[in-house]
Order: sequence, then structure tokens, then C-alpha cells
Amino acid sequence: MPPAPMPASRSRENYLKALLQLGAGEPVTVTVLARHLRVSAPSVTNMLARLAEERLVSLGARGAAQLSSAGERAALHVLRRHRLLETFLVRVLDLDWSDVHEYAEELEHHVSERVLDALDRFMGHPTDDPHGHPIPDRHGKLERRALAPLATLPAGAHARVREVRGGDDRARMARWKRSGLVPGAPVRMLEANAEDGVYTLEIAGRRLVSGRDGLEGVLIDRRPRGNT
Amino acid sequence: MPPAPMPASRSRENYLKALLQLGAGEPVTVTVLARHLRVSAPSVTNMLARLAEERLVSLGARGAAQLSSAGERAALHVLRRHRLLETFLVRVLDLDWSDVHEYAEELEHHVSERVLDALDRFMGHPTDDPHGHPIPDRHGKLERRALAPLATLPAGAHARVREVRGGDDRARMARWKRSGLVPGAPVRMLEANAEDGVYTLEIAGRRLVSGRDGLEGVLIDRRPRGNT
DNA sequence: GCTCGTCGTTAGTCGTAACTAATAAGCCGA
DNA sequence: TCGGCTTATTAGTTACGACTAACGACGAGC
Repeated sequence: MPPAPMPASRSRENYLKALLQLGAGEPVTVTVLARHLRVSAPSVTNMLARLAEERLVSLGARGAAQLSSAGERAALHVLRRHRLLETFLVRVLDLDWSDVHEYAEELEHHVSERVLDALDRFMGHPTDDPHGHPIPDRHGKLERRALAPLATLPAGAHARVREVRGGDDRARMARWKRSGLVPGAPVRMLEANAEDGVYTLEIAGRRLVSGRDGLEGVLIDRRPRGNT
Repeated sequence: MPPAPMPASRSRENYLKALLQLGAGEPVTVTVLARHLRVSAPSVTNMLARLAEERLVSLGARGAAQLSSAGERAALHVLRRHRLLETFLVRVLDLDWSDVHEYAEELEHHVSERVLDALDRFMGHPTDDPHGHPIPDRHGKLERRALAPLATLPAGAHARVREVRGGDDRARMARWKRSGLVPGAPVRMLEANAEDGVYTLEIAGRRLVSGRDGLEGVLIDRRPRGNT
């Protein structure tokens, strides 16, 4: 991503990243953004105005904000930095899978292009971060995947965990790690009770009973009746 | 250095580091600090007042500032981060010796203790950074060395380059690298003309003629009549 | 159609850390 | 000892990015 005009400033970058992740192309409201970034609504209105002035976002009616193409490029740039850093922290420095998110969250705003490229090269250009998310390439291209929530897996079916979302919740990540719910793990749905929201799974041979909330963010390849 | 109360804020850390490096225990004046940090004098006065309030520096007459012991601990902490990062960037990521200073300058304020320890472990606890400076240990202890400026080497004498100061001047670092003036390099003074400030050296077998300014910051082991 | 609650915006403040302009305090030389 | 230079400080401003308080604009239910 060499042709990114450095949108500068930690705060801006976080807004852009949030718009990318919350919106997925759709407009995002002030309130949603405020909650995600843990900031007051006026702060959001304010920052969005500034970002709009710089043509990084476009504003619709009722505070709906959407990334412009320049904004999206910048956001993907940040996302790349985040994911490469997480990968580095886990693969090279051997830090805990559940902890690295916050370190990357800090470092992503301060790593230069040169250093990032060197990290990328050192690791052999990884394509996935430790939570299974695809890493945007240096041109900001992000692999699009069609994944399904684990909870949609019908009883009896096999699948493989592909991505694990919500890295900002350390405790949840640690729980998932303990139950073996990590990218690449084979899972089988033993019993799925959509009404009560109770699911019984077999993960890499071990049994897990979990509520729906406890599985939210765990994604599998869309291959409902697949086999190990 | 676990018992460091996180002095927080990039700017504070830079002031503390500057006080450590410029002062070496002695008080530093507002003007010197301002020039080094490339800020105005009033900014310095202002920040020093804040640091004094937090008991990180003590102020003497005529703007003379000196690190308190808490301030020194914090400064050594920052210095450790800087030097470990430089070492990492050169040894692991293979970035250019002359470039890494500025990257480290940015990152040093944003690396957590955990990540730093992991880097340290990964590299096998290095004791010297790429420019030959000793790296403070995790308790903030810094090896004190008695080194002499290269220009003080008498004609005919041999020595070994030990440290190379002034990493913030990229061009100068690149020049030194080109002439082989790097830590560990054997040097011999062929001709030293202190009056004119012209020195003729042999570095790792190659001849170099340099003015005094061009050698300032290159330090050798104090062993004037040593041999290779 | 009115009212309440949610959502967004406006207005005004704060803290940090920089700046310029103007002033005060020391020191040096004539 | 007085003038002038250097050095430090005070005062006031700026930019960023957060905040609270207060107000306006909608939509849902009565």
C-alpha cells in the first residue's frame, strides 16, 4: 500500500478502522461508532465532520457515515498493520493469542511502512493473522470469504473453525483458547438447540456446551455437511 | 524495570531521555534542551515545571534541570526500550544501521513491557545496541564505560571502535558506515593534526582522511597504545 | 395529534503540548 | 556602572481530541 497519503493521527485511524469493520460498506451511525470506540456521541459527530472535510468519509442523513474510497484505502492500511503485528507477536515473539490484540492496537499507529514491510518479509508474507482473519496485502486488497457462524452448523455436521472475531475481549479469547476453539480446529455439532440457544459441540475430540453468546464471532467455512 | 510508574506521554519521555543523555548526572539548561528537542525555550520551561511538579526533575538556578532518581529510572527505562528496539530492527529485521534510530524513536513510546521483554528474550538478551551503546538491563542498570574520542588516539596507535554516537543524524551515520567506522572495527591513527583538525586513519585496512567534526561521537576503548 | 424516548448536533470547556511576543534577569565589556 | 547580549520566564494563542449540558428532530405508542 505505498500510495496511502498517511491520514495521520491515532484517533483518525481508529475511526477509519471502526468504520471499515462495523460498516462493511454500509453506513454506520454515530451511536454505534461511539459505543465501539468508547467515546461520547458529540466526539463522533465532531470527528466525522473532520474526516468528511478530508474526503475520507461521506456523510448521509441522520449521521450515517460511510468510508470514501480514499478512506477505505487508509482503513485497510491500518487493518494490515494491525493484523501483521498480531501475527508477529504470536508467531515470532510467542505472546499469548488472547493478549496480542491490545498490543497491536497500540503499535499499529506507530509502525512505519519500512518496518512493516520488513516484518512481513521476515515472516514470509503471511496471509492470515492468528485469529484467522485475512491480512490485506500491501495494495490494500482484502480476501473476501463466505463464512458462517458456528451456531448455524446443523446437528451432526462437521466443519472447521476458520475465523474468531472480537479480539478486543481478552477474557472471551482466553475462554475460546481453553476450549480449543481456535482457527483450524475441527468441530462437530452434537446438539443444536436454537430456541434455548444451547449448543453442544465436539472440538478436536473434546466436548463443549455453550450458549449462543459464547459462540458469537466463531466462524466456520460454509460447508454445512462437510466432513473432517 | 518493572517498578517504573509509567511517566506516560511521548513528550515527557523525550524530555526525560534528553536530560539523561545531555546531562549525564549534571544539570542541563533550558536552551540546550530546547535545541536538542527542537522546541522553543518557553515550551521547555513549561514542561520542566510540570516534570518538577511530578518530582521527576529538580530545578536549580537559571533554569538548570536535573533528573531526580525517579526521573532517572524512568529515563533509563525509555533508553532501554530505544536500544532494544534498534537492536531488533537491525539484527532481526535487517534494516539499515543508519536508519533505525528514527523508527526506534517512534516505537519506544508505544511498546509495552510484555512485548519488550519478549523481544529481549527472542534476541537472547543483547547487551549492546547496533551503535555499540550498552543496553540498560530490566532494572535500569546501565554499564558505565570509560571511552575516549577517536580523535584523541595518538599517531601510530591502534584501537577498536566501541561506540558511535549521534544516531539522529542519518547522513552522518551513513557516512560512517560507508567508511567502515562501526563498532568493533579496528582503527589505526596514521596522522593526527590537532591544530588543523585533520586526521588520517586506517580503518579495517582502508584509509580515511577526516576533519575533527567528522569523527565527533566515535569512541574507542581507552587503550591509547594498544594493539589490534 | 401529542408526548416520550432515542439520536444527533451545537455550544462551551478541559488538558496537553506546542507556538510567538514581550518582559525580566544575569553577565560581559567598555 | 551602564548598555547590550544571552537566557529564562510570563502571557496569551493555537490545534487536537476528548468531555458535559442543552437543544432539536424523529418515530412509536397512546
